[in-house]
Amino acid sequence: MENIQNLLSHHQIKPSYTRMVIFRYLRDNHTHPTVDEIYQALAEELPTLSKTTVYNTLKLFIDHHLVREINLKEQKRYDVVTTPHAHFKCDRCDELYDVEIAPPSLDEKSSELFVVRDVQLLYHGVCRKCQKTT
Amino acid sequence: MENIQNLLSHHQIKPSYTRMVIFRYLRDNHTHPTVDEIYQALAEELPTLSKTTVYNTLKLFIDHHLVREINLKEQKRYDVVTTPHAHFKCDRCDELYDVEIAPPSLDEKSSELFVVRDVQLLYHGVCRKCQKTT
DNA sequence: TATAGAATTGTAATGATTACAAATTTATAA
DNA sequence: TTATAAATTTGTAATCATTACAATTCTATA
Ligand SMILES: [Mn+2]
Ligand SMILES: [Mn+2]
Ligand SMILES: [Zn+2]
Ligand SMILES: [Zn+2]
Repeated sequence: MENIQNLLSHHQIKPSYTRMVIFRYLRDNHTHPTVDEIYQALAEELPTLSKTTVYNTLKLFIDHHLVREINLKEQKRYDVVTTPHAHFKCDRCDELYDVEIAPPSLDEKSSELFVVRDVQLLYHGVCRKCQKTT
Repeated sequence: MENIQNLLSHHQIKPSYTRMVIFRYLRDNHTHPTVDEIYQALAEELPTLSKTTVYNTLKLFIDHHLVREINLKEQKRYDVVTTPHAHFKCDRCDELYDVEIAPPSLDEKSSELFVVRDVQLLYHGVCRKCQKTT
């Protein structure tokens, strides 16, 4: 918790208790959780927690580049790992796996046209577990 | 229109007039339109057109691999070009540009785990036009 | 012309996200 | 300490693209 306090401060985020707890959850659960999953998981520890606060806090983390947002078509997921990597979404079980492939840079021609701020490389299909269960 | 009729038939889709008009719009407008844009554009030619029909028809095209769906966080876009390519979304003007980069295949290790059905490579940032206007 | 099936339509429901104002907590100054 | 301002958190309502679904219209065939 000490670490988290320093990390948030370092990124110009006032380390409120709520913020630290939310960040700790993301640090300790690399499951690419949804807002609702975060909210449900912390509701016991923070009985007055509001879902709006989860939204607000995640937006704050994202603005300060501590967390990345993954826009799936169903809902948003959150990832505390901000280094470039891809994801695999299983359409059967909805799990979102990390894939250690760096998204390719723009080709020369496109680089002249576009200033890239973010890249998302997302694979869809069926995961190992779900292949076995037909 | 003759061509479209054949194309749809060839893909086991009964070429109703509505379907042909919707397909023609996609063929002639490679702008990655939204459902609403398609609906608005065709409302004059097809005065009784329903937005549900646009949704239904696009789903049909997608199921038959004639069209691809691009899931942006705001709303879905549709692309009649089904060959592998990437997209650049300008966060200023919301335009979605084609980028001729093929999404990378899974690495060997991941290939053992996942069966891929679809890949999406999406860049975000600011386009040329919007860079000029500050 | 009658009937079945397919296609289209209109309306209501869904659900994640956002907007926003009220309430609470925390920091700052008198 | 006490008062005041600012920041944080909360609860509720609004938004809006998408889906569900039943009713209607159209089409093909006997
Ligand atoms: Mn990840
Ligand atoms: Mn395209
Ligand atoms: Zn799975
Ligand atoms: Zn632009």
